[in-house]
Amino acid sequence: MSEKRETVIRADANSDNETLAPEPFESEFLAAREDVVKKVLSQQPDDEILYDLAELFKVFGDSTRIKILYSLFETELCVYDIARLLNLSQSSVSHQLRILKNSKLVKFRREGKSVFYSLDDEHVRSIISMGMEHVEE
Amino acid sequence: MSEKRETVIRADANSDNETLAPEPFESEFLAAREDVVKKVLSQQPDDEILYDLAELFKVFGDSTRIKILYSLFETELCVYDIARLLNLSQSSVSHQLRILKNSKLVKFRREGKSVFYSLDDEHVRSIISMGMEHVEE
DNA sequence: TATACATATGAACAGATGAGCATATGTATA
DNA sequence: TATACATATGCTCATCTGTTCATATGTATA
Repeated sequence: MSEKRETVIRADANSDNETLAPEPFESEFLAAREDVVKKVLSQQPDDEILYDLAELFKVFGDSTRIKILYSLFETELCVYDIARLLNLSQSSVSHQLRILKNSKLVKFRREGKSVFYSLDDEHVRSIISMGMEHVEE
Repeated sequence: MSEKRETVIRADANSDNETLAPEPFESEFLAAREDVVKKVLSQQPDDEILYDLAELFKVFGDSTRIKILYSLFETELCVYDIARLLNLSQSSVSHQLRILKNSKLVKFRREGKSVFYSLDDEHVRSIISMGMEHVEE
């Protein structure tokens, strides 16, 4: 249990009258640490945004989806071709495209019986490129 | 079933003598699509790299880890302070820091009983910033 | 070296996730 | 409108993941 630490500190709470811990400070050093902790907290974005951010990266965090996104770097592709290209089932690709669509990472257009998907956002390229730089080190 | 689509296309296969589908082309249009698919495949990075890339984004894909990383944007922090700051258990923070450490996203130094963690890579900031741009739209 | 503090880690459990199957929906054409 | 093709989706299952608890390891100090 963490009942002792139940004093929750929130970025949106007014912090002037709040102590971060129930114990009195024992030294200047501890007091300085308190200030750092408070400062970090005040600079932290809202929980909701950080949650959304994690959700976004979660979408990139699957090799099937990464492969699909990479396939769309140069050109739009229909579902069947993506499946063929990556040796995946049509169902799997369709499920993943839905996730990518919901995250606004891909868009689509219908052409006859086929649906062509393409990247919806230049951020996709930037994010993947940044990740690639880290991976390739 | 997708038995008809069993003809697997691989990036590492030599592609000159391979047909992408068992059926003969029915039109120029289909032939052009074949070329596109082949081209996309040849430009796709190795599976291993794409897998590593997905693994990296998976690390960013958890709000606890995102919060920890964000906390380290400005300053190094010890485990206990991170836990206090984010209202998490010491154990949980320690487990997550290990994952971040293994991905080379954070580094640490020991100072007495405490261990101070900090960002290990400027890419962390870039990647998170890129994600933030997308989320904040 | 005994004790307290700070962190790390193994095990277990609940919840999330991705793939495949079966089938529904949408579209073109005979 | 019946049929075939292309895609989407509900369901299920095996696997993965994050948290907690209990405890081990590491460090400073009385």
